[in-house]
Amino acid sequence: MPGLSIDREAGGVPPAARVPRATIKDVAALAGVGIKTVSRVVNGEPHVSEEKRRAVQHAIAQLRFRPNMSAAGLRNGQSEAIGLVIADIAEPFQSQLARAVEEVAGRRGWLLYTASSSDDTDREQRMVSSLAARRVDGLIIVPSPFDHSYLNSELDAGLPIVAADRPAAGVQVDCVLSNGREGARVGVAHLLERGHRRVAFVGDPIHVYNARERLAGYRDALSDAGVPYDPSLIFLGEPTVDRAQEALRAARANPSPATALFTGNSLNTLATLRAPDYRAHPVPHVAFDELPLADLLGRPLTVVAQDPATMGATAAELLFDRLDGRAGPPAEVIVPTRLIVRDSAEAP
Amino acid sequence: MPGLSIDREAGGVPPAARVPRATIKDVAALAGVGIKTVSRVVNGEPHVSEEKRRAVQHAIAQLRFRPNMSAAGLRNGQSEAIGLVIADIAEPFQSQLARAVEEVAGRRGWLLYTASSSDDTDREQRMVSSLAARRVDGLIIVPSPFDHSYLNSELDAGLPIVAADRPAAGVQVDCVLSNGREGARVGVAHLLERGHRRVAFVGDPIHVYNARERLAGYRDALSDAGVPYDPSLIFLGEPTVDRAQEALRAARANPSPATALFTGNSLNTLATLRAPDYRAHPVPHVAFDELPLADLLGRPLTVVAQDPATMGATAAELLFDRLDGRAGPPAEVIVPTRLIVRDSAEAP
DNA sequence: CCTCAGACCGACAACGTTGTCAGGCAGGAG
DNA sequence: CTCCTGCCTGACAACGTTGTCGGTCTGAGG
Repeated sequence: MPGLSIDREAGGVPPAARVPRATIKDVAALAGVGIKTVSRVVNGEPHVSEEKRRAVQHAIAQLRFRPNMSAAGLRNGQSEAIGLVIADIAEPFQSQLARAVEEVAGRRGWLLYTASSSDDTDREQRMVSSLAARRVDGLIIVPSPFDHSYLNSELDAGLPIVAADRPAAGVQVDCVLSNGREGARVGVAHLLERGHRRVAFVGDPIHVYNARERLAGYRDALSDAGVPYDPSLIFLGEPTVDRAQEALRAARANPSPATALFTGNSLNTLATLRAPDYRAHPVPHVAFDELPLADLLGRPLTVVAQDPATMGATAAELLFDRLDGRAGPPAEVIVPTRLIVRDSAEAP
Repeated sequence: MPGLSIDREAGGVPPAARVPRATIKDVAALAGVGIKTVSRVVNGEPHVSEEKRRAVQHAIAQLRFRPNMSAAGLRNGQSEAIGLVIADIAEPFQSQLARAVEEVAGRRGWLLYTASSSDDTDREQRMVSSLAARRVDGLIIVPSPFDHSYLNSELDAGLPIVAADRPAAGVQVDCVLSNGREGARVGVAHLLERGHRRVAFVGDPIHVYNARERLAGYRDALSDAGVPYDPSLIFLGEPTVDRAQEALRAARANPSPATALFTGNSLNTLATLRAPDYRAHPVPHVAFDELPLADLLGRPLTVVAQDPATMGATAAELLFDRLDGRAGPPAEVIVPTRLIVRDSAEAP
């Protein structure tokens, strides 16, 4: 193409900078002022004449100057970013929570780091460490079900931390939780009210805080109704289809079979819904955790819904309160759950 | 509780640091070496005697020293973090994509900023700007359906950018896309093969790239099968239940009514599934985008599934390739879609 | 003995910004 | 007239790290 030459397209995307970023010095030089004056203009500080302000703004635009917050942060000790460490950003509950955190941070013009730990302690610690190395101003964490006393050194260094969804063991931090015990109680009571006396419980392993809480709620409902607790109807473990299938089968094979089912969290609910026995022998069912399409299932699912958006927003607000100077003992906020009645709890 | 006093619990969480973070200088002083030696140990550089190395490591542990990457980044010009700007992290497709990006970044020990733009250009630009101010080393963006030439100045400054899910208009960047046209063609062909000649299309507004592509695929299928294209069966707009309901009604009221339905993306599919007319008059249906519980719906849904995890991982790899020095023109990677056959395309 | 290579080590500058501070200047009071 | 006050302004140090560079020390080789 002789005679024609378009710059950007000629060599493709550059491996390195073609136009190095302008600094405050370049701006100052172009505007004919001192660097401090540029700083003042950038940060909207007073005591700059209108004339110089305009000159600086013009130079900023011309050079496409973008202040380096990393340098500013180094100088004044804050990054205007917070970190969110969760188990898995791809999981609907947690991604909704993340969205709410992001929203609150964004209103301040702050940015959010997200990191998924897969509920693995080592990964979690590496990520917290990595976040701390970037000097985030605060941390929201959905703690893995293990000891968290390692967070104490961060706390001592002045890093505010908020735990969300589960409490963090071994460390005193602000905390936002769902009312899982009460939610489970209401959900199970819903079945009991329909005359059931044998309700199977399928949930996470007992070392998971939320599993314990929800099982406690299950027992509350039972004892409220004067129904004896029978451990042979309780099935706790990893949320796989095989395990769910096994649980369903055992509940049915029981000398006094289960006539209803309560699943303790979304993953176990999903596993259960996919177990062959579930389709073959549908039984009245209430699930903990809302599912995206729960209303559209073959048998619309009655659920105890949490409110991840409120939890995320609350966690972020607790964090920002600390950053704004709130002192005092760790706060604990309990977000209520809500029973959403659909069809699945009724007898077929 | 007289006579008892536990330190950390006495005053609650501190508003500011109690123990200021140790710096490389503190470590050097304690270990009795120069700061450069500490730096060498921290970064695993050679030419440090075993003796001093041990002394430094001991001091680091004792002071809980954590290098300040913000300062390091200022000095050597990289942040070891990348930014991800998407429409909404709470949306399943995008959160899965985000998870994959995070995974790839994590393997390098890098961190990820995530920011949701809500497909609003202003917000998107503010977030990109904010990310650039933090000097992220790279950017992955799910571009809002508007002009993106504003990204050119970032590109010029040496910031590698990768577009995911949709191309970015007005700027030359690496890009990862689904094969939406072909996917839609296959999905519609699946209906055509079952004898349908009147297939309604419910999708996003035409200014959305993916809507255009998928509509093109729809037309491809039609023309492959020798079926004439009829605009009166095409319904494009915002994905609300009301609009879906209206579309369904119009498709049925057509002089030659639609006998099958293709929905062009998850939000429109959801809206359609919830439209009263859908339940009242179920019609063979194929949807673009997998839904979390599609297999468990009353009528399990046949879908054209994208692969968000592969897209995210690919985008991240393209980005890291650029960071590792790949030059050359913008790459475009097309990730295939997959038809998942369930029941919904069959006549009742 | 001297020379030289190479390992080891630390002083110092630099990265880009903001806080501190002191100087200049205008205008009002005395 | 001088003095003071209060606004503007920029020089400079500092934030915590890494690259550069020159110095010391050890051991081998001549």
